[in-house]
Amino acid sequence: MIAKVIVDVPTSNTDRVFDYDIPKEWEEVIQPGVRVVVPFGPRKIQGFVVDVTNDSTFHKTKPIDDFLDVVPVLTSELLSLGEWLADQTLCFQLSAYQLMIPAALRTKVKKELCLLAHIETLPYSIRPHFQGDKSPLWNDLVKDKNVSLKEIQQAVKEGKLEVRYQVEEKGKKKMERYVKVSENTTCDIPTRAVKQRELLAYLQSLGKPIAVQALLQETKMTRQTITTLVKKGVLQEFDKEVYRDPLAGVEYERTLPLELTDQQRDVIQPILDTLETKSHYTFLLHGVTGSGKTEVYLQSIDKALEQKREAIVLVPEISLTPQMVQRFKGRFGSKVAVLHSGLSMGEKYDEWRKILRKEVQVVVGARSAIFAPFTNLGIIIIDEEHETSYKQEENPRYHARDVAIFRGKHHQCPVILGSATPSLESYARARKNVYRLLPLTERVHNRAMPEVHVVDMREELRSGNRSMFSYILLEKLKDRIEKGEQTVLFLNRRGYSTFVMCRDCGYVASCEHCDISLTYHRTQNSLKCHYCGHEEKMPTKCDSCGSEHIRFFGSGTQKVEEELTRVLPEAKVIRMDIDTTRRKGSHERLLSAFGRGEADILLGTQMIAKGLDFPKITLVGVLAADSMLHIPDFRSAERTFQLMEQVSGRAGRHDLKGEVIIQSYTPDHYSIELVKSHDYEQFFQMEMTQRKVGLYPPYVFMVLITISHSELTNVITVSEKVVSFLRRELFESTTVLGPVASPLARIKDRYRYQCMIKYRNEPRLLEALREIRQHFIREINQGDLQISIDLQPYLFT
DNA sequence: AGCACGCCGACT
DNA sequence: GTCGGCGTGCTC
Repeated sequence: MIAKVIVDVPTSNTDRVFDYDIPKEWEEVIQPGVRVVVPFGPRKIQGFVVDVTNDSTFHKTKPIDDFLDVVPVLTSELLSLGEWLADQTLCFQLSAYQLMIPAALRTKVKKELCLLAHIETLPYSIRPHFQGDKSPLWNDLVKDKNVSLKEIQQAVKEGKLEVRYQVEEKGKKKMERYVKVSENTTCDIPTRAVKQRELLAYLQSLGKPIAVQALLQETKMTRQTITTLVKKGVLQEFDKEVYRDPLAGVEYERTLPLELTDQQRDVIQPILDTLETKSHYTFLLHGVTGSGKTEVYLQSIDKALEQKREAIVLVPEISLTPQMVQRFKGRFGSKVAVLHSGLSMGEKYDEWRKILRKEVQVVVGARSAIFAPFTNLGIIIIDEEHETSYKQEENPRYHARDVAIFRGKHHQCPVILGSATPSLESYARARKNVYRLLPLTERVHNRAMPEVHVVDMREELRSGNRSMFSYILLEKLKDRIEKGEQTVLFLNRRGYSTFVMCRDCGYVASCEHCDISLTYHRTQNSLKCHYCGHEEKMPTKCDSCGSEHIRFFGSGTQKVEEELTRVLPEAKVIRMDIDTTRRKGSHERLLSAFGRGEADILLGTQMIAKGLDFPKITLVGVLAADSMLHIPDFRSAERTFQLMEQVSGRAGRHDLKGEVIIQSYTPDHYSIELVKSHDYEQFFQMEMTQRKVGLYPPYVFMVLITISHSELTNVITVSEKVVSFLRRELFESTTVLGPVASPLARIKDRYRYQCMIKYRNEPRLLEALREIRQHFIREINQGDLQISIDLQPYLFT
């Protein structure tokens, strides 16, 4: 039998299957989806078996060296999904498969040198490395300058040393020491050994093995007592695999399905029907904030579980908070696995194995959870469908929504895209009946949508208010503090200020490796580059003219916090941004403190815009609504509207009525204006007109090609070649823009140029893009050239 | 990715 | 003459 293997060598000329003989005795184990170790040239590497056949067209097949899994880590569905993904995103098939398994399973093959002859026969210089009983690693030897490679090679040739390849798995299963009473306890314990008798009696009454740790804690005995009993053969110790439990000790209150509103009943019916008939549809659940989308999800999942099918729920990383997890754990208890970036590598591995072993039926997770190895999927839900974090911004540049639909078709199950502010792409598809639109227009319990005031900050300035809080916002803040109600203040910018400028000559401190201004960080009193990590001390004088009049411009959360304590000294403020939530669990701690009413104001960035649901929040303030509107991105208006709606949705979700103050310098812009009436439909119409005029998605599809090199002239010549090739190859109806310098024209001392393709129908596109890569393959391999190709990009830097 | 093969310059 | 530079190409 022959195994078709995708080898672990991420290059374009090895991005295909290689054939290997399956040794007779392994024919049962080696099946598609199993990882194997294979000889590849002179070395041993890892690979994924993607297929098993009877014969090969290749004549010199070598046998598989070893296998890493007894049970496949990739299902046949995931194998074909990987193929599709590699094709669609122009990535290596290998990269697609690695995406689907937890990082803990991404093994490295290490090269070791084993001593075969007597140590005295080796040259002096390399002897010290072979003194212990551990074989030294090749890489460590090479790094050591005292060791000559020549001598090692010589020793290998003479048969004194041997090179061996060791596969090292990063993820270890966690083991715990257990004890149990031996089957036939004939040995009697002396009457005087009270402790031992007590312990044995306890274990016998327990009737099952127990973890040594737990036993010691419960009985207050000493380790010695157990060891003695084990020696006597009365007890047996053994290792048992345990799951790391990231949520250990957290109790979830069970919740029952809620009574649905008429609207909820209307939208859930088509989903239940689709489940019933085991067919595939993509639904766009467009529900205003607070309309009870989650309850629709929960009851749909319930139906899938009833059918003995499984469910995947995707949630943006940022809103994958304990509150969110609580809602799913509360309804489905131990049937739920949670996957997000906050877990350690080992914890992720454990959650993933629960899925593989069918110990859970529901997965709640961020983007990559879409690859959960379920085999009988019943429903896929993508909450906050419009979130850009569902698109991976590095290779493979996939969109979770596309993967969801692929899997939905494969399993013949519904895919639900839910949002209060759908992406224009999805809403346009829903209107064209590619997706089925399910509208939820009212909040549950007939709660009113929050009232929104837009404050013209230019006016404020004219009337002499130079602070970052408008009069009305300040007034309402005071009012809430008096009434003991809570406020959420939103600012889309962390840190202290955005950039540092000299007031005399206008010089802006910028990174020496990237074309971007540095950001001031107050705690370290330093300037940092957010792209390459470069950091320098905050200058006291202007680098350009020597003036001491250096000032900060723009304000981040840190600065607002300072300002707040100045104007409202009585207010208790909790600040939430990447800087205050970096430590594990701090996110949760800050939120629950706010939930308990330990602060009047929650001040934060993006991360507080979603999922936050506390009854006492009656005021939401947006400090600078336009901060997103002026970035040069065709989606900036869409993002502004989405964010404003999302943030407004935090107010008045319970009995108390909510109010929203939006501060803006462009209050008449439709993306801000329309938040007042919460009119998505109107916004959609306005924005679609803009997209049509500017020829942007959803009217066209886009591809962004970024070319980078350390030499500017090379970048320009390659970019020009790329553009003229594309113009020649593609339809005339297709627009090829560029080449132009990227918005970020230099990162880490590499110059960057880009070109953009806008098309409607272009069957030759993928092929043409592949040809570009192939054409410059030499420059890419041996050096410095990089060509990144992003289909349907969300990021234009 | 590695590793070998192979074709040119500067040395014991 | 050979040692070693790294460009080129292959790995079932």
